[in-house]
Amino acid sequence: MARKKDHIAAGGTGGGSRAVEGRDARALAHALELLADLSEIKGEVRFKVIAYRRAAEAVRGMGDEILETDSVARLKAIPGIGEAIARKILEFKETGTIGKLEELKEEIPEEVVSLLQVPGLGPRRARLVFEELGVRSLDDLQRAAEEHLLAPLPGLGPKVEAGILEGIKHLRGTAGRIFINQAYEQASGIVDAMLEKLPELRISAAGSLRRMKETIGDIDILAAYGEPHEVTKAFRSLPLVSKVIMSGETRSSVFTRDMLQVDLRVVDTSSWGAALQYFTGSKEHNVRLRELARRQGLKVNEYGVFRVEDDGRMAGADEEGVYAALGLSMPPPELREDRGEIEAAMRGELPSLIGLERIRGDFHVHTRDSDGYHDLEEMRAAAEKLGYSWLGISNHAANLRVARGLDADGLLALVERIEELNAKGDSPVTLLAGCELNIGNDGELDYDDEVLSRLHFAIASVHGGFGQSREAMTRRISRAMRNPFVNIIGHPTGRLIGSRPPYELDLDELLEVAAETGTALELNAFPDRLDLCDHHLRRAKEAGVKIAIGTDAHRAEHLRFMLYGVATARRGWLEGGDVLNLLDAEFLRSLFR
DNA sequence: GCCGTTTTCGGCCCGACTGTTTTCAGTCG
Repeated sequence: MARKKDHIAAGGTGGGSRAVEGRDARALAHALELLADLSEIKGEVRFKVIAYRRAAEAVRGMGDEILETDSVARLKAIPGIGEAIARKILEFKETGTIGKLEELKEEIPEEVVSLLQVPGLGPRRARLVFEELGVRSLDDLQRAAEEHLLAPLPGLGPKVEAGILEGIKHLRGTAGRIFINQAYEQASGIVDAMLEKLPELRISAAGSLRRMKETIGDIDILAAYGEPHEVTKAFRSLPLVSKVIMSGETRSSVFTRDMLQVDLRVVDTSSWGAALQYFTGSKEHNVRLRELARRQGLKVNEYGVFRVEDDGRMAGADEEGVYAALGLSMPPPELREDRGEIEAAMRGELPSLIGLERIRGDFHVHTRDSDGYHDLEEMRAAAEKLGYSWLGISNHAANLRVARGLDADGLLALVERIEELNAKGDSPVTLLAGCELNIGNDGELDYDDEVLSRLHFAIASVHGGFGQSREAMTRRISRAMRNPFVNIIGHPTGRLIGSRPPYELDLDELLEVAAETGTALELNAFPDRLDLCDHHLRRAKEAGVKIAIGTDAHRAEHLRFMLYGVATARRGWLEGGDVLNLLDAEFLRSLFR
């Protein structure tokens, strides 16, 4: 599950380390988060801290819409936001900051929050080292530890000091969070290696990986076996383990050689379901669930569901039973973020999410004809192996020279080849002749209408001019959407997870224009994009906008990224009717016409 | 600071592990 504070802003609707200025929802969420951190370090009652964090998450989920909300009463209607925070939000809207936050910053420098990243150092110790030693930054902390100034402090000692020093070094040696596909592959490798040693082992990935978050901080693995210490022993001796962080009866944590943390828990088979539920998280989801249990006179922990009065066990062997004991249907792991899934489960209204098995094709595929590696036939053969019935070929267009974009003649020749291949009828996969057009600085496209009319469909994406103002960018993409030949907007926010923030954009207006023009928005499934992200997808669904999943494959192997696209779609609560990839080629062609 | 199938006040999730401690605090997930 969630671990220490992340030091890169890779998750959520963010995506980079853009300085938080301005008065958008991201800045507000950041301010509330900072308020939570500083309050925690100050030693405020923990419920306040929790309240600020919940409010930050609620703001993230709503997006900029929240800043259009003008009254305390309407803000209070949002779960997690009450009187006091509503006023703070209005204050932020007015002044660009929150008075209470500014006061706290006077007391405890904002920098001190960075100390919370260090494993083994939480809010209490952060405050202690700041107040006693004046430590404000990681550098300060490292110096203090090296000079053995930490050990004499009350409650600390030589081991804590050494642990903190090691924590700092680890922090500097790791890239932080990794992409979902890297974590997925690593975890599969570990599971396979464990099964090789202990074939009877019951084992599953849990945590944020099972919830398929876009980035993963550490890998959580759950196992059940008759002899727990044998499992732990086998785990610690895996070749990829470089260091054992800790190892107890039921829990072990290690670092892999590439400095990724892997946590293993071993439970009894009778507690498998409860442990899997608990260990999958998220933390926020679990807290909500336990609150709910509490109100029913029940208690949930990793061993099962129990009656408080007599400790009688109601469930625990399987995960569905845990939820059933609380009167809930089971939310799929991807929904467990406390974003309304528990309330939906109470009402029996959980969405019927799409699954990989229902995907019939991929909209966004490059071939050797522009900057891809494999040719048309090779990509089609790979699609055939995945059981697809169609494949959208979307090579780069004329104006993207660096990606060997096709000129008009090249594009038309490719359309002809595609039609010839289709006419042969020797593959179950129909190729759809598309293109990934560039949206120019004023919304203009690469080809004239006559060329565009020859395509089966077209994606249009922003590939440059990222620095435009919010208004200009919104106008530019809206104009592209109003072109009748444009069916899909590619990677709509342009973010690259961990390296490039999304460009400035009024997503709500974009969704409006998309709904009005019937333009779909892409869910680009390439693991460093996942764009739109889960929050945005949910808003798109609410706006009635259709989603087209494309892997942006540049090699045949990349078609498998559809897995992460579908996972992100599920995290965005998307159902069958929301996603164009479930339709057949014939229907799509008539839709796009 | 939030919130209501027990409540408009008085609750607010739960357990494992470690280190510094003579019984517990801090951290983590």
